[in-house]
Amino acid sequence: MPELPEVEIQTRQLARRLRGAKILALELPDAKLRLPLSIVGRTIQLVWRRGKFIIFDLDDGRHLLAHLRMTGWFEFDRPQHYRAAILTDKVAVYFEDSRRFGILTAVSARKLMAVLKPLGPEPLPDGDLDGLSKTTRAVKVALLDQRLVAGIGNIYASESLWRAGIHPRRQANRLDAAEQRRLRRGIVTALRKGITYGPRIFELQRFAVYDRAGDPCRRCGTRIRRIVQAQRSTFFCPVCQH
DNA sequence: AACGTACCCTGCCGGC
DNA sequence: TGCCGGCAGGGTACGT
Repeated sequence: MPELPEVEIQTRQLARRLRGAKILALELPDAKLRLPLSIVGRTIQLVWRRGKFIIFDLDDGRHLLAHLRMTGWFEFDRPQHYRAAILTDKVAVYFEDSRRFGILTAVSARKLMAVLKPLGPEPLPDGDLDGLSKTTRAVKVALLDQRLVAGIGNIYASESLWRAGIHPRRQANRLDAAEQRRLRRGIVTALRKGITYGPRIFELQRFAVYDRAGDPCRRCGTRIRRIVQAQRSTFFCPVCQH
């Protein structure tokens, strides 16, 4: 499920429980996911987020690097199925990931840098959108490009544009200053709301437009439309967004 | 640079 | 009830 808000929540949970924890053992039931045994005995010093990546700093200079992709999630109670388990002197962490697109791996500091380097700026607390002004692509598609701004995914791209009143097919580099300002605010508000609600936002149906095709716009009542851009669904209000 | 397609996997949902 | 196609919040590789 995860976009920036969900990854942020996971990171906070992991940081709270794993900071200072010493890895005692690993379980690796999925052969597709590999972690070296040499991380056993290492202590996790910090857990932090960059874009949609979660990084665990180890006390030997290496890092665990995780990306949840579509279905990845860390659990602290042992689930039915999991791809990996990290058992520590504080708590056990299970990496659940039904579609198995997710990533959990150990990397050197150098490799970590290489992975994070292409990422654009963080949209929170009030990240800049300068990258968007450099592309002619549709603004919705540009928002999904992690090199331009890091952490926004398919849901929050639609949500942010609705808040900003900007049509998803607008060319990214042709937004005027006022529109850029509204978009920045729209992104910040949408992401903050996601963090506040947590993953419950899906069950609580708190999205303004995402997955609401045919339902009334919460601002003007017009039916929300669904279109496809770059092979992915976009939702927007044809009246509120220009 | 910007598009399109295929692919990586599994689970769920609606229609028949 | 059971099967089947389509779809899903992520990203990469490739060709045009």
